Amino acid sequence: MPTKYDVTKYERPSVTVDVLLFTVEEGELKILLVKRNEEPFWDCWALPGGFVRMDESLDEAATRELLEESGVKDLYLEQLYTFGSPKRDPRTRVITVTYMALAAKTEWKLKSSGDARGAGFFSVNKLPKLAFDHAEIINYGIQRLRNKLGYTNIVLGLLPGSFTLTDLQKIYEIILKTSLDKRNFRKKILSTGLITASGKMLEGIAHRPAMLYSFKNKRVVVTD
Amino acid sequence: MPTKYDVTKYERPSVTVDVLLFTVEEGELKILLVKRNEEPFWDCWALPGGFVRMDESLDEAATRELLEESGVKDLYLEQLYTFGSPKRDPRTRVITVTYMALAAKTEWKLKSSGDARGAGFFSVNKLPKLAFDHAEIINYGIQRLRNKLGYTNIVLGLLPGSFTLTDLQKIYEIILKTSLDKRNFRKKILSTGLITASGKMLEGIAHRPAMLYSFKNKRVVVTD
DNA sequence: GTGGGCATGTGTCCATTATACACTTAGACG
DNA sequence: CGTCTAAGTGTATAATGGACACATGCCCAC
Repeated sequence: MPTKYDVTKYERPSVTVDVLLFTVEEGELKILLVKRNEEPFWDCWALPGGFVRMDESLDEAATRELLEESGVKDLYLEQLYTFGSPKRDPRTRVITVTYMALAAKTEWKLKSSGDARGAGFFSVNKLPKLAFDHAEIINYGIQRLRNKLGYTNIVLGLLPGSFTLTDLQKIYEIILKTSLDKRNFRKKILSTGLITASGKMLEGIAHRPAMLYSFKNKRVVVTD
Repeated sequence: MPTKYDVTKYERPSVTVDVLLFTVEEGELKILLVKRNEEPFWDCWALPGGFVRMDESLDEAATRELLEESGVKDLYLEQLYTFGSPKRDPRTRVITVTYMALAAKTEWKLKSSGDARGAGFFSVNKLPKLAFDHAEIINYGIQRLRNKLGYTNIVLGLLPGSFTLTDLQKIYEIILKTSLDKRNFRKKILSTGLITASGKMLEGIAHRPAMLYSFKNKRVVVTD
């Protein structure tokens, strides 16, 4: 950046991070929202997020906000996009760096601490009225998630340590909104070599038990 | 974002945009750099960029900076990533939103106006010492460009209005650092239906003249 | 203890796509 | 008119993707 001017001379915008925490539950893709208790958009639902502090990186800010508002950590987290149109916040100029996080449905227990009055997971198909441009941001995140399902193993962020191939397939079907052929799906997943059969079986169900699988490692990688 | 605090209360970071303007010339992928005439990194080369103004969007800021420092407009432009580690600028906290722009090699005529003492295109294979984290940013941009060549027609940003299939293939080969089979390349490109033969031929060369093609429209689309 | 309910788990054929590979053609120039 | 140079073109093979149906194992009710 050019520096023929004093850095401190310009008026500076506020910078926030907003986090899209996705999970799959009850056959739906859900996202964590918090209820605002301030104007503007008082009583609207919004993405969890907050101001970036001067001594933390953007990733750290996202991690911190996620922990504060959902109580979970060590989730998959990736930066999505930065939204900065001048009028997106009616009070003042706010630029927001958005992140996507993924959690297995068993992993989260919402703390009611944090900045917000309330928090909950909402199906992305039935979202309430949202603050700011958060609806647009969520659409962007869903698109990114759909695309990445196709060429990475990002789905591991949505699954517990062990899972059946049917669990895995259902997540794909829910997010992609398509139905997939069981045999072809299994062939393709197993051909990547990224998951491994644990040898253990799912127990206590009234039908043939399924093999439990797990990811060989928890790193997200590109698969093709 | 939560607003239980006054928005104006927090100390705010500076926000800049930095632009990676790529072009292909003389068999190399090149990028526009400008010479800094201020500390820190005085006399180092750096990405063109500057502060985001309070009344312009991020896209507008990137477009403006590009025009100011290279004199070109109406280029393909996409947001890349936002870099914001606290120590990336030694003076103060600066968060930078990076953009990638593409130009055909004939399109640019550098103005020596703008913030910088000098400007020039450098091969990405022979970059000078760069200011800040700009080397890292450039690597990120090259990766994005390589990936997008594979599943979009983004290459149109690097080509003039009409071009031969050999021109097109060379750009792929230079950016991907591979050699491609001529027949297979043509089959694949033509099967997308995105380019069309103009009927005109390249003239004035000492060998068989090549057909000139052009993109049916200038929008970047996903091709598969 | 046996039969019904239910989700698991498995293979083949066909269509499409990707890859390897070499010679003829058209114009410029001497 | 012969030579130089890049343009332009087709086929055979391999790999991948997609459609498709039935037997298996466990629980549970009777």
